[in-house]
Amino acid sequence: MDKQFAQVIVNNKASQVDKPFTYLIDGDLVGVVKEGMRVIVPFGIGNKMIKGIVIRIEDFFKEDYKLKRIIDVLDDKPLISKELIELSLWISKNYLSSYIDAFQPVLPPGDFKQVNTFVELINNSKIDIMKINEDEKKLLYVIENEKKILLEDLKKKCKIVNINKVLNSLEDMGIIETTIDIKTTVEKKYEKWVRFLVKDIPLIKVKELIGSRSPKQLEIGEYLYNIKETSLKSLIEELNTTLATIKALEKKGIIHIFNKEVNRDPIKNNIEYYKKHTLSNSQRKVFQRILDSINQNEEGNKFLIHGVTGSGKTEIYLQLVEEILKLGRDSIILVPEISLTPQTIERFVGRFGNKVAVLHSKLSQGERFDEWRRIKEGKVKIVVGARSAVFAPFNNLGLIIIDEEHETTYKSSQNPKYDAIEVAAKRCELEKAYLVMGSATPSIETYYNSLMGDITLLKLEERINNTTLPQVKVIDMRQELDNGNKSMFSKELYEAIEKNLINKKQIILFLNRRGFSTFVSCRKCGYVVKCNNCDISMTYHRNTNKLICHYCGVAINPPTICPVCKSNYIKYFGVGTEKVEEYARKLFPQSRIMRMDMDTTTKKGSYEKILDDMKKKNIDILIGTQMVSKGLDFKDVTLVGIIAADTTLNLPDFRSPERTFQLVTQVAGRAGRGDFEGKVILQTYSPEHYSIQYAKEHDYISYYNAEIALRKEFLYPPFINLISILIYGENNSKVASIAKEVYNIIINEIEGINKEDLFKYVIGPYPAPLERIKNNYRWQILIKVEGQYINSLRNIINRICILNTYNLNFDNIKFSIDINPNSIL
DNA sequence: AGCACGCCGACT
DNA sequence: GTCGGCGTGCTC
Repeated sequence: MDKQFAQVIVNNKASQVDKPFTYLIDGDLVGVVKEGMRVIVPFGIGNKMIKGIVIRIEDFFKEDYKLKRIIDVLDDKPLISKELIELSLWISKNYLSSYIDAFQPVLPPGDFKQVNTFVELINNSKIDIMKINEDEKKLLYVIENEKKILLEDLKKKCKIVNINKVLNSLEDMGIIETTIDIKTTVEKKYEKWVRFLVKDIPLIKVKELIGSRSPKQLEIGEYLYNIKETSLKSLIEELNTTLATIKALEKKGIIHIFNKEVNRDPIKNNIEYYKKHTLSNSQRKVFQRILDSINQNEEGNKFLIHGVTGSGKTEIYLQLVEEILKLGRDSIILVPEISLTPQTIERFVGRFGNKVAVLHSKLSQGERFDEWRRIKEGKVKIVVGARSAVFAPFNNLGLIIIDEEHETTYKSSQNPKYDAIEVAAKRCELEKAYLVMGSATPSIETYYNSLMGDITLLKLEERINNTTLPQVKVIDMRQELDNGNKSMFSKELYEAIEKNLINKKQIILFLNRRGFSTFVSCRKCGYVVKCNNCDISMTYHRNTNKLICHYCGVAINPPTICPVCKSNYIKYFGVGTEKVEEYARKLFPQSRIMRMDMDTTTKKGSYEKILDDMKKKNIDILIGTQMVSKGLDFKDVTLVGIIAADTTLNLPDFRSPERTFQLVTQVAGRAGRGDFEGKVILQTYSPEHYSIQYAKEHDYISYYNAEIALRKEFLYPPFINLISILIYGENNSKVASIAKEVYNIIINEIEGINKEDLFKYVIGPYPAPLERIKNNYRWQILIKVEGQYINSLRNIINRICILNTYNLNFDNIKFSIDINPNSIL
């Protein structure tokens, strides 16, 4: 073959050029350019040289326009695998995102244009003069002087026509190695290590060499004799010795101190081994069922483990990962960011050590890239991480685990607006891997799919150690008010806290709202302080004495006189975690109280510190938002107080009962995990609501049945797909008129639906529930579409809103299109 | 997004 | 005449 055709995604944010461009591969580049490699191509009228990524290579090309040639290839190995290219293309199609957005999650973190290839000489003893050709000799000559060199520099220095072929052949021989980095210079971190020098002699001989007059040296000698090498720092720490002693030993020629290259490793290396637990009978059954499927090569099988809180799902995950590891395949474990706590990390790292990479939002760019590279180069076999870890660049993926499957954080709210669960399922299908999901409160969609047979449902009905689920007591706050109690703690909750404090047990108080007061208002004229940029009332934060907008983050000083009627009757309403904290401190001055929410955990390590204090029982009462509801496992928590279950319940969103049920069940599950029985006190103004009633009984199935009936009746997922089109911009009337135009075109384009029914299926356009955010007015169109029509609707929306085939005036108008959004707010 | 082309008004 | 204002349309 003398020529091929490459489809290239050029790196350009503009939507008009967001499509694959075809380029000609000819000459020496045939067979060298591969899918997933970056190339340099001439682009535009000025033939500006830009970088792009090859997503497909074809042998034939139909169209008759003139093609330009690929100028050069930047990589010697594909930066992304075929499967991940496939996955990205699926994402762009499925979630209507641009190509460049869809490829972002699979590309190396940071700017992919800045990735550089380095070539390194790793083993010159393998050079066989007879077997290498002239070009290879030329390259080796350059590299021998440099040891490690930037590929670009190497190209300039040895001027070999087809350098990639030479590199590949030398790499195959094991003489050189190529690695990638985001830096252009070799900048490695070194650490001093100590190695035992003398080989193959008995320990007794070593002791003789050191001499009995140096007991400390003997100790070090014996220690190193066994483990061969260790870092200087850990040796000094471990044996409580000094550098002088070690240096003395080096003088005797027993050991050698050297510089060892270290990876920037964000995982703390002092994590203890997390020992393997024997599975209980019910755990074993679940584990065995999945293992059987793996052993019988039922590739692409999906499982849902529905296990009550505290039923030991993590140990099943760990043992599954171990089995996959035995098969030489890789595993991805997805956890919600919020539960990416030291506890989860400790378990995986504690069990599998340096085979694990952890990806979370607090990593720096450099750390993120290092982890990505370690995965890509096969140095780790397991990844634990939040949503985006589903794209970990493994080459032999065997298993994806999604813990707390129901969590909303698995749906991305930024482009591409993908659902990590759907992406995981797709990736498992592409790579013939297994998908295991787990939750105590599965999402309605996933549970429905498991009942329909798409997913194998496995149940864990009892907690390990036979602890019982905590008793939930529902308190009607209306009645409390009637009884003359105006405080935020009911009599029952107050007494329970008191009793637990006396018994030296720990307490968790949960309120899903941060800040002190949720809104500030003038009692005379009713004015409510709202954010200038958003249509949102501002929350008062006492610790900073500021009013903060929780949507755009703007902070202002609280007014002392009403800006409308000039009265000074400014009052603070609504309860947030700060106020709960203050009130609890007043009521229980002797107790140690800690608050955990976004405001107290911004500093690196602050989250870990609170959890550590909790573990060490330095905290009596932990007050927090959602953060306290997930994954925390403290044996001495016997009381959980839910201050107001209504905060999520009353949102005008079809998922709010589901959220409430999940949140209540999850937070209740924090109680009574140890040897002592747990109790939950749930305060609410709607005690009769089904999601609260079933949560009280820990009855998921009845809850599911009630919810699914409503979803069916009112036409919501899983019976229908929702597509939300949000149209926004600074000019309200322009936004509104575009929204109406778009709506009309959609109505006209949809065929086959009865005209009267259209209002049931295409809703809007209406001003979004949050009418203005960050100075943008927002209008919304909501479309309900059945599974078999979703693709044609995707095409319609793509044509109207993205390709703009109707030539509407979209100046200063932006679109946010979300397929099956988390909420319709 | 860039970049070039093009059509029109203001200037040495 | 011709310089440059920005509106329009294309990029394999």
